[in-house]
Amino acid sequence: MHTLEVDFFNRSALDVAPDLLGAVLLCEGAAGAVAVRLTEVEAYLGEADPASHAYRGLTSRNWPMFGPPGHLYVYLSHGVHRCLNLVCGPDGTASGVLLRSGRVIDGVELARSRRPTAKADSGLASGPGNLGRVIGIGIEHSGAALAEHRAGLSVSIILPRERQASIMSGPRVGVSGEGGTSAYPWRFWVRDEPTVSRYRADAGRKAVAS
DNA sequence: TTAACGATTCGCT
DNA sequence: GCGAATCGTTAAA
Repeated sequence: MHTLEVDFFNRSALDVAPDLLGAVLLCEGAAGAVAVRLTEVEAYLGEADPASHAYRGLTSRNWPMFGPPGHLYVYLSHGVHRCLNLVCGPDGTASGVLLRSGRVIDGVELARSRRPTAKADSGLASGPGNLGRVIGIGIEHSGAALAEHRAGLSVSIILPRERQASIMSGPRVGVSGEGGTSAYPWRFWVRDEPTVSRYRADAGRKAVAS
């Protein structure tokens, strides 16, 4: 990992999240490489954020979030879906950005083989569980650094030159309780991108240009 | 040791 | 649009 990337992630997740849109996630493994251009992300602010996994402090699952920026935090949702976060902020704080969706721009064939039920290519990496699946990530990669080779896979990122046009923001998805569903507009996505997840439709969701 | 709950997905209506 | 599947993680007993 380069110092440029460490600096990029050593900020508030709220600043990092929109800047990540347009970045390319490059995942290289024995089976081949898959590249995904990010189109949808969510910020989680750690111990101060009721919706964050880090809200109740350090556990055996969320420990990477408390570590240095630019590392991976992978968790299992509903026991099966592997979701990838990029840790933000200085070592000791627990914020991060959940990578929710992206467009597969390289390695489409490999991605399709990992998602045989996907219909359109735009849906290959739509939704955090699906994104984790097409890049072949697993729980064993939680805690690894960007560009670190681990368990036959390395995940690196190519940062965008400039901020994407047409960034939208709105409530986070699937989070409940106080600070949950509609409390904060900490979900960011690229407008008019078909790869952005729909999750129970966008009904009633307020979108704001960002 | 046990019970409850998801930072979700997919299929069916 | 709705509801079930599904199992690791967490917190409580």
